[in-house]
Order: sequence, then C-alpha cells, then structure tokens
Amino acid sequence: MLLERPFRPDERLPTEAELSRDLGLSRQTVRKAFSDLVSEGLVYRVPGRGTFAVQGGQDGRYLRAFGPVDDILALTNDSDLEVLQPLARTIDIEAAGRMRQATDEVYAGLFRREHTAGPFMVTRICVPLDLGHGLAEHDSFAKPGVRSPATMIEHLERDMGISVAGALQSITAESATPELCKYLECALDSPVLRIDRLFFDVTGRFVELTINHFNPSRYTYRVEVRRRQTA
Amino acid sequence: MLLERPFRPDERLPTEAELSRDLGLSRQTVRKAFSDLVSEGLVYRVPGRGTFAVQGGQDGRYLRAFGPVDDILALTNDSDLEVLQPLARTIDIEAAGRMRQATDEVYAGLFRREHTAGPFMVTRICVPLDLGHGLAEHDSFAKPGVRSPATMIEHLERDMGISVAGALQSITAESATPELCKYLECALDSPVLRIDRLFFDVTGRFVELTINHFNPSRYTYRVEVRRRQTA
DNA sequence: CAGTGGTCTAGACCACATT
DNA sequence: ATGTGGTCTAGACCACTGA
Repeated sequence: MLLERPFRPDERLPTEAELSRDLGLSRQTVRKAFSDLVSEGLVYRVPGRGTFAVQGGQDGRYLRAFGPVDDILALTNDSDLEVLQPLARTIDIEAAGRMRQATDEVYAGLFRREHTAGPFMVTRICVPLDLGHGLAEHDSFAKPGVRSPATMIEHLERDMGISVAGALQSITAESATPELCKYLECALDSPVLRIDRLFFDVTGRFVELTINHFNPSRYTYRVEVRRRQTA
Repeated sequence: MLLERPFRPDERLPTEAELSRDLGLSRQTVRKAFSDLVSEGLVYRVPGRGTFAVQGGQDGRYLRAFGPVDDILALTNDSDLEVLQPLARTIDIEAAGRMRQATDEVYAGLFRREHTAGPFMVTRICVPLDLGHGLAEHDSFAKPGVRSPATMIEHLERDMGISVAGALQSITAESATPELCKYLECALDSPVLRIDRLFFDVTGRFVELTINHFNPSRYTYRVEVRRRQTA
C-alpha cells in the first residue's frame, strides 16, 4: 500500500529516509514495510546501495513458499555428483527460452547423484552462456566420470558472485525412458518423479535450469510448507 | 541463542517484558528475536495470552518452506470436490499413526477433484476422530456423488475453530492402480504423481492427512521456493 | 565524504486475554 | 485491573557503498 506500483525491474526505490520524511512516518515503520516487501519477494535491498524492485513475471500462478534454498538441495548432503555428459556449449532452444535468454545457446550437461544406496537422480543442468564460461573449466562439471560433492548453486554463489534467491519448481510424474533406466537403475516405463527447477537471483534474473528425474524407490521429495506468519 | 531449549510443547515462554528486563535488552530487540522464532516455526504467539513452544517432532529432515497454506490448495480454485466414498469412521492404523493418534480409528473418505478438463486428482482424506464427528454431517463430505467447491481445510478453520499452520508434504511417483485409472481416466500402470500432506495447526497438532494422486497430463504441481530473506 | 541499510534503545498507545 | 502481544515514534551507532 505504501508504494505505488509500477516500478521497473531493478529500478531503485525511494530510501527509508525519503519515505519516512515524505510520508510522515517513523523510519522503523518504513523499515517494517520494506521488510514485508522483501519477504514477499517484491524487492531486494543492498546495504549501502539501496532498495530495488525485483524483475517481474512472477505470474501469480505459482505458490509462493519461503524457505532456505539451500535445503532444496538437501539431497546434496551425503550425495555425490557424477558427470555423465560434461557441461558444454549447446543449442537448446527450450532451455534458453525458459531462462529468457536472447540466444538459443546455453551451457548444458548431464549429471547423476548417488547415495550410498545407489544412484537416485539424473539431472540435466543448463546455465546461461555468460555464466557457463567460468563453470565449464571445473573438473566437477567438465570431466566425464568425475564424482564430487559439488553443487552448481554453490559455484554460482561462491565463484560467480551470484546470490540465488529462489526457484520456480514444476513437479510431475513420467515414465522412465531407456536412458533414464540405465542411469537410475529402474525398470523401463516405471514411474519416475520429475522436478524442473528454474533458479533466479535476487534481481530476478534466471541463472540456472535443472531438469531432474528421480528414482522414486530411492528418493522422496519432502517439503514442509508453512502459512506465512505475520507475527 | 536467546532462549535455552528445551521447552515442552505448548509450554509458555517468558514474556517480552521479562526477557527484556532479565537480559537487559530493549523490548524491540526481544520482539525481533521472537519474530524470527515465529518465522522458523518454533513458537507461536497469541495476543493477550503469551508465547508458546510448538510441538516438536519436526525432525529436520524436511525442507522448511514458508508460504500461504491456502495456496497449497491452489488447485482448489476453479475445481470441485466430488464424494466417491463418504467420510466415515474407519480403522486405519497407518493414518492414525501418522497423525500421532492414540487410537487406530480415524474418519476417512475418498474424493476426487475435477477441472473443466476433467478429473485430475483423487484424494483420500483422514482426520482425527474428534474433528471428524462434526465434519461427517456436511453433505460436501458425506453424500456420495455430491460435488461442491469444498475444502477440508476451510471447514476445519471456519467451523472447528482450528488454525492450520502448515503441512508436511511427501512427493513421489507411482504407477496407476486399476482404481486410480478408473477415477483419473488414465491408462493402467501409467505414472501418477503422489503427494501426501500432513497438516498441523499452530500448536503443532496434526489435524488432517491427505493422500493425493494426480493425473500428470492434467496437473503439474508448481511451487516457488524462496530463500529466507532476513532483511 | 555523505548516503545507504542493519541494529539497537526507550518510550508510547492500542486491542485483547485473563483475573 | 492487569498483563499480553501488536504497532508506532524518535533517536542513536554501525558497516558498507559510492563518488
């Protein structure tokens, strides 16, 4: 209510001091309002720089859940990533489109995650060209057969200076293709869980697309969803 | 850090005034700390009464996501619930156990949700005995064949005075059984999406268990997950 | 250097619960 | 009447950013 939309993506919003002065409210009240906007994912704030509008397109068809993105990758704990097809520059119109890229090219590769109990997930990972350049040199993503506890998100955050803010997930069920059977050690046409994740950073830019297939006998996706508590 | 665990479920915690005095902090600082605990789902607060510990058992294996529970039921929009098997008192050891009931009995029924495009979901709904008594009289749940835009959550909240706080979800893929094929209009052994939801109220008590099977060609589960922003 | 957001203190008034 | 959490004001200091 406080701020009149619309703001263009990445547009800088008025500062706390300005709003406090112009609206005749205390700074703490303005801060509370901004804090709520951040919680709703409408703006992001950078200490020393200001407050900015998030890129739009969150078309409301999605449930908005708030939680540690790190935990989405909870499967990462105690699991290794194995390179099946190294990350390489590829033409992938669909992936490029879903990440809203201007080109048809992305960096893409095929990977597998395994537990002690065996492989439970095959993932195709796609990243935009500019981010892929730096990543394609890591053995963890580029060397066929290499196993490591790597996570693409970690590399994006640590080495590329990106702050991943969240992901859009689409979850469905599919039949196992011959390729999936081979990698997941399941029967042909048996049901597999498919989860697509489109990651975005704090500015709303899409930074990674993963298409994940899970062997349901070795993995169940568990999520706790909580009603937004305004307390 | 502020408060030393453990607190028993529903145990009353010190008030803001007490902590502020005893710890030598301002009340606003204590409030901020409580606010964070609420966000993490560790306590709940009731105006005029106090602050209470949430029932334990959240064993940490779950991703904690924060979002409007109402939206979990987003599928509820523009969809009707059809009674396949009315809500009735039944012995269901597994359901009773998952809801941590003392007995082996629950109220359970089978329902179906349909779009204009046709049925897309079959759901088995289980509620504890004490809650079921009041619900089994609603036509929306008790009369075979009845279709209505009902939601069990709505009834729990509006008529039973329960505040649903969230749900534990387990998501996996299964093969369609003959019964599911009939109801979901899909092929035998085709993949279906299964989502189990265990709902709890603000005190941490489990109030409903639903076992949902989706026809993946008519429904995809979409969720936006965001990293918890402490801003 | 001035401006930004992040944190903290201190005090006020309110609606609501309990006694 | 008392005590609870919810909200607001007013002012302070800090770390960090950018010019």
